[in-house]
Amino acid sequence: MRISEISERTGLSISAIRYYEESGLCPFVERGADGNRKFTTVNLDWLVLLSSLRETGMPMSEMRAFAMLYKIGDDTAVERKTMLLKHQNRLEDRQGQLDRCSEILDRKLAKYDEII
Amino acid sequence: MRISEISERTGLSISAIRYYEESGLCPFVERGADGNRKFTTVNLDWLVLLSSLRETGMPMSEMRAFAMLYKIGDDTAVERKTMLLKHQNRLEDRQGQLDRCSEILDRKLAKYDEII
DNA sequence: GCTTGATCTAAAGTAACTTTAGGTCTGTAA
DNA sequence: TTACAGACCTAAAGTTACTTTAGATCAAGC
Repeated sequence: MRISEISERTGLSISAIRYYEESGLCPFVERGADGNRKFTTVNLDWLVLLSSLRETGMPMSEMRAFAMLYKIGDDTAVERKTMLLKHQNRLEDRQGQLDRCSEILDRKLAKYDEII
Repeated sequence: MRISEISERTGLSISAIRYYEESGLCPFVERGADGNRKFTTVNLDWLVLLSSLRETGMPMSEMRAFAMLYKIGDDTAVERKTMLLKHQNRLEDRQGQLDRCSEILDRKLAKYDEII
């Protein structure tokens, strides 16, 4: 696949994909004879995962570490699992932030309705 | 109140509070004879709100616009309400991101369990 | 009289991208 | 067959939202 197709399917911008690849977050991307990046479905799946992790607050440094382990292979499965479990905790934190903000907004909006 | 107390109560860092005030996101902060910022409970409440909005993805440009309207006064209540409603939509988007990521993680973790 | 701790400003640094500028290659319409 | 559009490329500068660093001020306590 070409980079534009990956962009459409992951929701990542073309420049973000290039940036991720240059930064070592997306290993195993090859080049065609024309010098253009050639993505496999494995690359696509990986970037779908990264995109979701990033959207929900995993820092790039952690994604890079995760990618390194992925590159090494199956031996690193336990470590990678640990990283994903850590991210699950982050999701819970974010959930809490959303809930608290939602409450604050409900109260504020009620007050605005009084004023208006 | 002093800036350190505001920091503790809002969860914002001291430098972030200064940055917000310099950038016009937090109007009506006065100075003591010593030149130090003096915060009222009104300032505190405002910063608690901003902190929650920021945490959940409202960009600074929008917070600045919101602060401008707040500064003008009650006449702008309708516009400010509209902005908060827009942010409620953002919360829903974020909720979707969290849910989708949570599903992806559950599936990934199950796969890791098979490998390990 | 001196150090400690809290504040201040101004400026440089950082993360995660985006935007811009300039270059290559391919396909197609004139 | 040339010329022009589109998709790709790299390198570098710009942007957002802060943090960190450096150096200055000032009140309080030993």
